[in-house]
Amino acid sequence: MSPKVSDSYKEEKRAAILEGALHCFTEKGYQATTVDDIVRHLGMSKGAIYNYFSSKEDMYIQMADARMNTMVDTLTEQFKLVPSAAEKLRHLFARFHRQSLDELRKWLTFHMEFSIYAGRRPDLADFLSEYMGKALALIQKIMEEGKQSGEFRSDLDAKSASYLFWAVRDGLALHFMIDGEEAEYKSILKDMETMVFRNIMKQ
Amino acid sequence: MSPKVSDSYKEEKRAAILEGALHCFTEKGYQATTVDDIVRHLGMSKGAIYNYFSSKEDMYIQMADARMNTMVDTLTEQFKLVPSAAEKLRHLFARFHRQSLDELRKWLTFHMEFSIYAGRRPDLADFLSEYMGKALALIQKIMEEGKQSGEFRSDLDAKSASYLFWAVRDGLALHFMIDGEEAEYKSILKDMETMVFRNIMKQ
Amino acid sequence: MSPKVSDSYKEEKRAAILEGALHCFTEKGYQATTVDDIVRHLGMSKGAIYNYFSSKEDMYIQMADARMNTMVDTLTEQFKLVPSAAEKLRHLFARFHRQSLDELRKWLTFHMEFSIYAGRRPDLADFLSEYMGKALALIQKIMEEGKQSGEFRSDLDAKSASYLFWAVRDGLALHFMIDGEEAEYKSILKDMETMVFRNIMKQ
Amino acid sequence: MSPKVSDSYKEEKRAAILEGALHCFTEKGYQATTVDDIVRHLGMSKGAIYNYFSSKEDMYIQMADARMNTMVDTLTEQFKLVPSAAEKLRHLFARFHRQSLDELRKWLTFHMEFSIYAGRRPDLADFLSEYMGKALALIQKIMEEGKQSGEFRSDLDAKSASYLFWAVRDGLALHFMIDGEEAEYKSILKDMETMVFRNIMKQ
DNA sequence: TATGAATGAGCATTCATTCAT
DNA sequence: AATGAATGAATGCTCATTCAT
Repeated sequence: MSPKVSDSYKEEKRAAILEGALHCFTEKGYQATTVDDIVRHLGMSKGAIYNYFSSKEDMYIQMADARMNTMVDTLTEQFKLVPSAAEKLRHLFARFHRQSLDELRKWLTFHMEFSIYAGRRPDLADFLSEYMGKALALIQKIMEEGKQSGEFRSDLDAKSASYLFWAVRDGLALHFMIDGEEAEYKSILKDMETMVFRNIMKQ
Repeated sequence: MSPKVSDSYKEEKRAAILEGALHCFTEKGYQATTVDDIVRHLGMSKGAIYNYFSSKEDMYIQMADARMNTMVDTLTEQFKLVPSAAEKLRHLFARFHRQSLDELRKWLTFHMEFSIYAGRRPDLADFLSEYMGKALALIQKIMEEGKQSGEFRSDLDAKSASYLFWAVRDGLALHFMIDGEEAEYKSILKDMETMVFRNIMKQ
Repeated sequence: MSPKVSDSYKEEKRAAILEGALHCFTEKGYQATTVDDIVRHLGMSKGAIYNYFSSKEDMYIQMADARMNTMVDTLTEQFKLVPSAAEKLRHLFARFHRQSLDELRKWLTFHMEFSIYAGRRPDLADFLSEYMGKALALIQKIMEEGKQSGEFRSDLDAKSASYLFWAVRDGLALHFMIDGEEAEYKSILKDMETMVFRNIMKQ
Repeated sequence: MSPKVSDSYKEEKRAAILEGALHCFTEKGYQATTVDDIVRHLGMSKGAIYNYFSSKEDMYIQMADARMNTMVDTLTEQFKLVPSAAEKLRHLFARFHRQSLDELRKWLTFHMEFSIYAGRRPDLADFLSEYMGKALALIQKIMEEGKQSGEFRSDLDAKSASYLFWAVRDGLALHFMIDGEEAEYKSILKDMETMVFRNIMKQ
């Protein structure tokens, strides 16, 4: 298997490596994961990885980039199909509800670890800021849409509300990161939804 | 032959080491900090550290333990002096306001990194859970106090509200971890306070 | 089924590879040059090279062999056209003069590096000795010719003089290998010529 | 063996490491020598070396620096004791005669390899140039002294003659680097001395 | 108790060579 | 004959921990 391999083959391999690396990074953390761990998990040779990525860090960054963009893009796409602002937020909460605590933990652990890592490297910080800005803008737009349509309070500060929206969601995940049961998490998530809507809806 | 003096000396030294290590861990992260970094920062010999701590990890854990307990104990102490439940929460928000974004970032970075680290070690996870339980209980008690005194909604779920309280606070910090300006942070913190109170107060 | 065409094609390709490899070896040195460097420089695939050479070392040796033999053969050829011994030496010095310092540096660097390399491998050492013997014999023959014709001192030790001839030439190049200007080099080359002739001519 | 070790101990250790490394570099060449080779030869742990040198290259450079300076300094010192210019040169040739071909080969191999290496790194090239300049100046001074005292030809170009002096010496070593017998080498060295003096002495 | 040189397993990365296509 | 992805041993360097002094 080797000469003039198709682009799609390479793309699949790239994706497979990222997936394997993600598994390891999630399990042990970025720094504690050795390239050997990844290679062993993938059942592939060490050198092969370097045909696709220039370094362990490169894998990490590209992985973070892909995950973040996918998330924002998916939401953006889905929101197009939902008419009202309130519905969009409900849709988002529904999504949160469908995601298992386990999945959430993995996502958040990865995301937090990467944030800490990026926070210490000015170049990566920019890239992370950009992503967070996008996620914020996504909600902010909904908030403004809701104000205009009269669904939300007219004196709502859209930006602030967006921050609070993500804050409350990520903060909740943070508190369930170590332990806590699925049922309890889901229950509080429901209350969180109530609180958020109480905060933005008219009256 | 002067155990008391010697003991206090040891205790001071221990604290000094922890402080120096905290500085380094905050700056570069736990894994990226070498014992040499700490030693260089402290102007002390490498071997000396091992007279006070059994390993780098030991320093990390004891440091986390001390920081967390101090935080909970301080709040517990302060709350004793504040009469009403709502006042207690206001007091807490005032504290948040006084803390600079920079300090908050350092604290959160350390805390998050430790949480991730501990989350991967069952033994440490217990210890972290215990701390988070204490922090939660601290607020939960206030929530219940407020319900009893009639300050807060009678149908408030105290536990859930406590989770949301911390979630919203930590989540906000999380979103300002990488960048964002002090003024904006403080403004959103104010809105957060409004949202929280809107959620728990009668009507 | 057209062996002749195919053979010449192969020969050309072989030569092209050697030329590309020479460029890289000269630029970065043998050990520091990777097969990828060569391949990149040539715009050819890695596997292809191994159809013409069995290893990186094989390329190196064949290259050295070719260069050295070419040099000796060329000189041998040219000397046939020059009648007297002294003229032959003058001809050689003229050649040295025409060669730019830059070219000389490249040649010497390659040659020296190969000598060091070969010096550590008994099998290659033999091959290198043989070449050096040929270069020496070339001059030695001239020296003897000059003695017989009466151009040179009759008590001249032909072999010793040949050694000195090459020594002085290579040594000079060695000293200009790192830096030094073309003009100065050429001037000293002139003095070198004077010294050499002063040493071998009658009186 | 470890705490507050004396400076002289450290210096000895440093020297021992350099000596061991020199042995390996001479045997196998700089690039082909692995840190493990050095460590094995020294019977010491790998990490220890990095307490004294920051990298394999650092060892190489410091070694070259020390060797070159020692050589120049020693000669400078010795020349002070010799009255006339011609005597100084004779002294130098006597030194050459005393040095065995084997020693010379080792020295030259090391020196040439380092020159090639340094020639490709602008920063090192400066350092090498400086050394070669010193060696040149050493002889140049003698040449001028000899002209002034009337020992040498008054129309001698001191600088050029110095270049030729070293050229002829290093070139000769170069030609005996691979093979050749001690006796022959010594004989040609004698002829070289004759040639050099014939070139610089009056008449 | 303090010191800091020594240890050596461990790590990310490189690279000559192979071989399926 | 050509391709280039795959291989995996090898390499320079790091670093938590130890221990003789």
